[in-house]
Amino acid sequence: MSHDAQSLTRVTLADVAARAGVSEATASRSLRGVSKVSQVTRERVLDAARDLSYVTALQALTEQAGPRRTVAVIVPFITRWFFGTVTSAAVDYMRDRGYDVLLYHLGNADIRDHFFQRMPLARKVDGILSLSMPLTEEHTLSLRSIDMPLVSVGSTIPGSPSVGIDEAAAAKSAVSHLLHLRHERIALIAGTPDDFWFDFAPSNARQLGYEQALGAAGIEPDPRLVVSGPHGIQGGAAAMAELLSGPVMPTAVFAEYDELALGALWALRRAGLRVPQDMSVVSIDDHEMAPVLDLTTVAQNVERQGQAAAQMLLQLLGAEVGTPPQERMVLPTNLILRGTTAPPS
Amino acid sequence: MSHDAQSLTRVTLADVAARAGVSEATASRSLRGVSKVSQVTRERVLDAARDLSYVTALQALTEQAGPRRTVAVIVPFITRWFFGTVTSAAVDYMRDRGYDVLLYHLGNADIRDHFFQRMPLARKVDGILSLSMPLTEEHTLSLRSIDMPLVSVGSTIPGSPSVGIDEAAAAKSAVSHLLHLRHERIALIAGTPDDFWFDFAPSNARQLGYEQALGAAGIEPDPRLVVSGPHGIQGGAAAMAELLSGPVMPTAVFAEYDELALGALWALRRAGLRVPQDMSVVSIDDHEMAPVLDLTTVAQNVERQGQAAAQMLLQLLGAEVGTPPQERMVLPTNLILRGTTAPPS
DNA sequence: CTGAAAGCGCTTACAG
DNA sequence: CTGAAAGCGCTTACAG
Repeated sequence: MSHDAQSLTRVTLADVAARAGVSEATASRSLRGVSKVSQVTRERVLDAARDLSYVTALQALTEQAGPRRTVAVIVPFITRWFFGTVTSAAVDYMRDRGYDVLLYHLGNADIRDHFFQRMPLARKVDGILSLSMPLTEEHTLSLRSIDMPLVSVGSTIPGSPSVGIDEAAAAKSAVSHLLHLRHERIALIAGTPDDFWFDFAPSNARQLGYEQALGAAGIEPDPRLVVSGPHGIQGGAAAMAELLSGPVMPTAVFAEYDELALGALWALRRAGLRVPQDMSVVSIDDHEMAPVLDLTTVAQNVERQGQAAAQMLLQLLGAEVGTPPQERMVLPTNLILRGTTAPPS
Repeated sequence: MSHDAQSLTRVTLADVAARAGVSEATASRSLRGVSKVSQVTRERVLDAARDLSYVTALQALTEQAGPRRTVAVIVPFITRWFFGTVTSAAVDYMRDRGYDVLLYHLGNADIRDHFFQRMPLARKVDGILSLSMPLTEEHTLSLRSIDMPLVSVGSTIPGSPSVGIDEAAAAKSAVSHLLHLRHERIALIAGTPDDFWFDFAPSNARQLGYEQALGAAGIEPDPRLVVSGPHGIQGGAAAMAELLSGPVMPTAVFAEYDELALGALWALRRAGLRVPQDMSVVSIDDHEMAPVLDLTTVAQNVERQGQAAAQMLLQLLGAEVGTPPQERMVLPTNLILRGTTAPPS
């Protein structure tokens, strides 16, 4: 097709002028809108330019020039402890090495869909840091299609390096602790998969770890002991309340992450139950409030994850020496024994 | 001076070539570094270009073009509740209106000094949102000198609109509540002015409100009842511990903000004191954890402050209809009575 | 309002 | 390795 030959070379002002049937001078004036051009002529030129998808040489060069030392950080929230901490660490790492950060705060599924459909990152950034984003298949494809250096925390994106913990192992170590204390009716409090967290990989892995730990101890997971609530402290409280009014009373609870556990502790106190005498509680994170409420938890180093991801991205960009891992960098976790767990009474 | 006449017109490639004593072609090749030029010639050209501070036409136009719908958000932390919440709200507001956000996370005095000395915002953003930044005189001057639309939350920058609460009044309402309950020995827990919070205006205003409320009730502020700890939950705990081992035992405590109060509650529990029977606690914020720990507090709407500031900035940029206030927009606060306050026993 | 022509600030074969 | 010259993709007085 003749259009193809044309599209190989750049579309120039002369092309637009020819198509509109005017001189280059008039075309230039119409496009720039500076001096007087008749309304009809201008529109003919504008139409021609649109048809040929004309961009000025300057625009082309500007776009080609691209960003100078800027990366995109995409993150679903910054107000939850894990997300704020990992974002803060990654952003500081970038800043200290002279990189600017464009923050994309993509809190729900609609916003994410819209973002990944448009992918407005093309010429704005040198690379992308995805911080614990719940990504659908389509989102991942869209991310990979722009073919830009990419590193993620939490979720894994095929072909890109990532950092995280072994989610299933962390969950297992929390539940094993309860099993060692001789608990048998161990409940799971999860965050409800919703608009925000649809199919969030770490969540699934932690639930799997819970089931595996029980299975290894010869305990059949009881679906009546698995509840979920909206994410956050209030959600943890709601889930705990559901357990307390349920058909089977557990002696211990494993919450998917600390904020759910904090909510559970709240609900237990309101119900007049003592922790750990009447109920043990354990989770994952080591949130800032965990020592305050004396919560036993599996600690992860979130700052370290943010820094490692930022470093890996700078390595991909050639701004820092070293080669990032091909696949996943797994950081250790460790169980911190505090006052919310004890043998069942 | 002859240099002046020269600096009025743009410096062109021909100027650089002339100064280096080579042809335009050679000058072009040296600057672009594409084809072969002798080492000495290239350096002569590079020197000439530097002397004349030559920028290519493209660079000039690119810089002139400036940012497209991008604002800078500067904030000291995002991991503390107030800051994360206000940042999140402002960033979402901007995103929903098609604006990108460059996040500058400036956590300590050195980093801030460095940032404001360089002020790397010139051609990158259309406007600046300063979210509860502790700013020195120099920082403020630097911000104003680049003459860019600017809105702040918390602190006030002369000549720019700002949003916030009446800090002194909020503190007064918290302390008055304790006075109404007939407390007389009311302690103040403040955050220590440090590297991070040197001369932080809201902090000063809250302490003033505390003194004014006591004064209005005819109570002389007792310096032995005023303590401070590092910012955050741990700091609040340390300050409470200091009070408990001090020369005068208070019957109630006003903490400058909720995270300090949460720490104080922690310290009280560890000391075996009951709240509110042995000690009342009140503060300002209505942090997510406040209902969980049943903390009486003066609530402020932080999301609203972030949104209002973002809206005002877009109005200054002409991207949204309406005229921002000349000076400060003051949002209301309200005392939320919960379980940490009661009459002294 | 419009075009022919000169000009601008580069870049790039071509020739040496 | 370098320069003279042609060329590129515009923009802008000038003339009508």
